[in-house]
Amino acid sequence: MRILVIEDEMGIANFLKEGLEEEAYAVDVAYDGTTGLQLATDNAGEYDIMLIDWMLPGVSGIEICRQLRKGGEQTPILMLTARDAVQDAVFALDMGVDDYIKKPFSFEELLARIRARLRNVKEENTNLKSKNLVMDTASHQVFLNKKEVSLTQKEFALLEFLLRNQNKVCSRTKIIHHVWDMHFDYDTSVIDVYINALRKKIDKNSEISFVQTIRGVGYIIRD
Amino acid sequence: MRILVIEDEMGIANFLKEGLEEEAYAVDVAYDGTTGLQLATDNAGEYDIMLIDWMLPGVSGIEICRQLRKGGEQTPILMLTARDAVQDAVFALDMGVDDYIKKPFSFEELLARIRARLRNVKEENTNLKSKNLVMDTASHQVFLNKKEVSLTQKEFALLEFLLRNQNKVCSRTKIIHHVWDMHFDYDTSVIDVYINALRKKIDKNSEISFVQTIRGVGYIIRD
DNA sequence: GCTCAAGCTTAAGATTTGCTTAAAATTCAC
DNA sequence: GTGAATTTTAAGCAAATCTTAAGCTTGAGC
Repeated sequence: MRILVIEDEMGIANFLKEGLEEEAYAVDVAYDGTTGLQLATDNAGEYDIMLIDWMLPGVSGIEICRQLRKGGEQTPILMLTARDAVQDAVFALDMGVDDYIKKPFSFEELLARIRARLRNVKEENTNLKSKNLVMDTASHQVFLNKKEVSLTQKEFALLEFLLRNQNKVCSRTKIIHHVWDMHFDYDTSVIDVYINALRKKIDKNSEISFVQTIRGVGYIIRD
Repeated sequence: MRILVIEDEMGIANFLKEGLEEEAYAVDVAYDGTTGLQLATDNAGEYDIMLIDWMLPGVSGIEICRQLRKGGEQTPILMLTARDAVQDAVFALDMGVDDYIKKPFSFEELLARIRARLRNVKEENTNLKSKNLVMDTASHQVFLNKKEVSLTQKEFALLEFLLRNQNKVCSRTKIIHHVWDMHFDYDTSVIDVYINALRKKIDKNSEISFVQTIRGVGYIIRD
């Protein structure tokens, strides 16, 4: 996950860089608008999110945003604004800013917002593992004991979701939200059917099921 | 964590209620502005966050917000707005809205925003401990002397509630309220039955019961 | 020690939940 | 367009879980 930070105040810029790197993000910093815009266009599509200060020497943050969007850049942009710049919010959103955060902000909140934005981005981490099962999300393959298992799209998506949430219970609601993208009341037994299908394919020889049921709560893959 | 939802569209309201409850929030819903404002003022300071729809029959969301703020209410307010109501954002922020989210929104993003707001309020913990017992709410597991104990949903919920209120007496009313979500007079002995079931599972070797009875008052877990 | 309410225990009946299967609907490849 | 693969719906079944209710035990107050 690569992040571009464009911020002229050294203190804040370094604080962000260090903090974010501690969270395992790869961080590039530009200390003025011109350099920032340059970096962003040179590495078009390379960043997963950009944090841009509104007030910048050279090219303003909002202008950077406008230009990037004009050039077809789709990376989420999170704008850092001064406390009382509420009026600007409307303008910012119109200019293609995805979210903004008022200074001074808590680092935790910033992280939360970054995560929220990144959630929509496909993870680059292409290998998911658990026990004797490996999933390669890039090539869309699943291996059980190093032998390939063929899964349908939905089976794959379901397994991927469960693997990404290893050791966390996945409620039916969450599963239907993420895997089926149904965001309203649902009344269906697709999940049961697919859990069943999955198990038939990946539980072949094992005693206990790979995907465990927690009655009344959901499903989970545990180490 | 208590959340007040004021939303007139039944579908969305119920979807929110169910989804949020699955995330272990206690959710109250009002389907119109008047009731919503009433609830909010009656339970002033009781909610940890409020989700309010902009467009409401009776009193509008923004008016609710204005009135609450005027009355000194400090609870974070998250406004749900129609897609193209960007212009209104300024106005909303001026009226004391803390954050807003455009419809249609992804449930995950909503959760992220709620969490971001609540982070300042209280830290959400996935691990609860007391003596030789550990509960992991994420994986829905309970360990007694590092050995897993299997609990049913209700047993788990009850134990979780008691653990979250360690060293505080939990009255039967509170328990029935939080764990069974019954908000009326009740006449049942479910609690007895479940306390009994719990004890059978987690008191195995110990002399004194893990969950202690305080006659006429309720139950308590002490360090 | 007696009484009575509160709490405990047990077991049966009701309900919910998840599993399985098969058939209908949809999508996809040719 | 046709047939195969995939996805969704539906229904019956089994089992786990939840609730109720009745009898039993305990402890506080007299």
